[in-house]
Amino acid sequence: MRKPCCDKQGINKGAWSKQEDQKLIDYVKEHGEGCWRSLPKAAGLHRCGKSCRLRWINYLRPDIKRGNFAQDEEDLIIKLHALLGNRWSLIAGRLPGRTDNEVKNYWNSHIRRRLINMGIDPNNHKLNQIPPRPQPQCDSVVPSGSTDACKPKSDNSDRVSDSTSCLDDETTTGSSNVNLDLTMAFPSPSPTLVEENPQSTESMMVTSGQERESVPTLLLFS
DNA sequence: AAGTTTTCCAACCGCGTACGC
DNA sequence: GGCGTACGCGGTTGGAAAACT
Repeated sequence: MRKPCCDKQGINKGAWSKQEDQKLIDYVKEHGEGCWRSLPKAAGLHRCGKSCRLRWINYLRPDIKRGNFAQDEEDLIIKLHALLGNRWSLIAGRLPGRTDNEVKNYWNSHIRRRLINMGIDPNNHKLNQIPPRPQPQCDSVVPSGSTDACKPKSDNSDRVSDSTSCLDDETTTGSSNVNLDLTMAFPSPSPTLVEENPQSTESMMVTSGQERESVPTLLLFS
């Protein structure tokens, strides 16, 4: 049996207070990220290191982008999910300012349901043979953040070919700064393989110039 | 207005893996 | 190579807020 990451005695759980947040921010600003195990004691926090790490990564980090997902971010999530599956950290790595937790939550609460309503299996991104119960008022793509607004749409007959129908739509807007180019390249000589092994490709470069920690080698041709 | 249900998201839990000894 | 520890990840849960009846 694995030892718990921290003893449960005297350890706070649940929502973080403003004071706790500030302590964590101050500590990380001064000492940088890392050493999560020893951080709580050093920072004067009654939390386990794991909890501190999560709070920092998912909420307190200064570069976190909060708020609704843009349409092209959502498109990108769908495409990446089709490629990578539930590897949220990898997907989030392609969405600047988004965390894996946020992407995962957004997938589960918005995108997944919408795909199902569109008759697309969210697991394999293929059209189901027999679409689920028709919900004609809600299956259209609505802007992010308004998922629950089932506004009637005048003509939504071609639900599969709209912008979120993932794999079919390779030509995306590019109107924002989200990089939708999924082509990844090696820093040197022309790669030709397509593989998916994050462990072995730790230092791969991404064509966008973004430096992301661990990205599987993906070569996609649109 | 009050009670109930649903939605959403922050946080927790447990497992796999990297790393140091 | 084996073992223990710490970190990172994905799945799941709990509760607040919003929507509905």
